[in-house]
Amino acid sequence: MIGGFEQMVLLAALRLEGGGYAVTIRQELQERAGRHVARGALYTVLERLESKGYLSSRMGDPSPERGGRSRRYYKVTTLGVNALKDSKDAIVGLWQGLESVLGKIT
Amino acid sequence: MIGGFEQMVLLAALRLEGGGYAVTIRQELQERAGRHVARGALYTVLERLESKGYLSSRMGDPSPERGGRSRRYYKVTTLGVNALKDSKDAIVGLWQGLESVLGKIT
DNA sequence: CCCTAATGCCTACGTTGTAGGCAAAATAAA
DNA sequence: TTTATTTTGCCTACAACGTAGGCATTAGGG
Repeated sequence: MIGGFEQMVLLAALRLEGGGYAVTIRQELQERAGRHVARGALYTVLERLESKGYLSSRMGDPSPERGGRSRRYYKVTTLGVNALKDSKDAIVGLWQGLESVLGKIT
Repeated sequence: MIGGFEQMVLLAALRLEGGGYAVTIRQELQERAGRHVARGALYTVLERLESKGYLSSRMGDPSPERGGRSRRYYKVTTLGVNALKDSKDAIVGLWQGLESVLGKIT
């Protein structure tokens, strides 16, 4: 089973379609999910996701900018996509029909 | 921030509208999310959610069945509902528009 | 060359996830 | 009334995930 934060990282990487690396993935999380993550934290998660086979990575060429060190680009694997589907199905099953109950309490 | 599994437990409890206890919540998780959980594991999570203020509990009267020990019923608090809303917003933001990308890969 | 900027990675620890087994409480059976 | 069986709650221990600070590496600018 995939963790909640891993799921988010995977989704961010998926949206960037193989062209994302740590910095852009981090931005994605910040902007789309309003979630702040320390840089180091993200690298740890990316590494774990790759070791589980949900992500694959490749080193790019250095970019012609100041401090433009080579970036590690991440791509979601088929296994990763399936994991995302599963976790989505699980959460959707639990949410189904709950909007009304939510309103009843709020 | 609330964890992924805690979120599921909270949703199961929410659906049962205060009339759920460990056994029924566990069934809910199994049936709606296809998620098997050991009994002990669930009690731990319920306890943690209550200590964080996302759940409140009350002991019921014994039921007139064989082994009908008193049950601890759980109810999602306002704080819990808000936590659910937040986590939903975060994940929805990341999923938005991704169904097409998902299909492109599959 | 030294400085600064961008990125990757190591290390350590707090939090959440998971389950096995024991204990208690209640009825059924003997 | 004693013993067995069932249902449920809870304790304990460990694995996995979440989180961040700081160091290292590589690149261009002065």
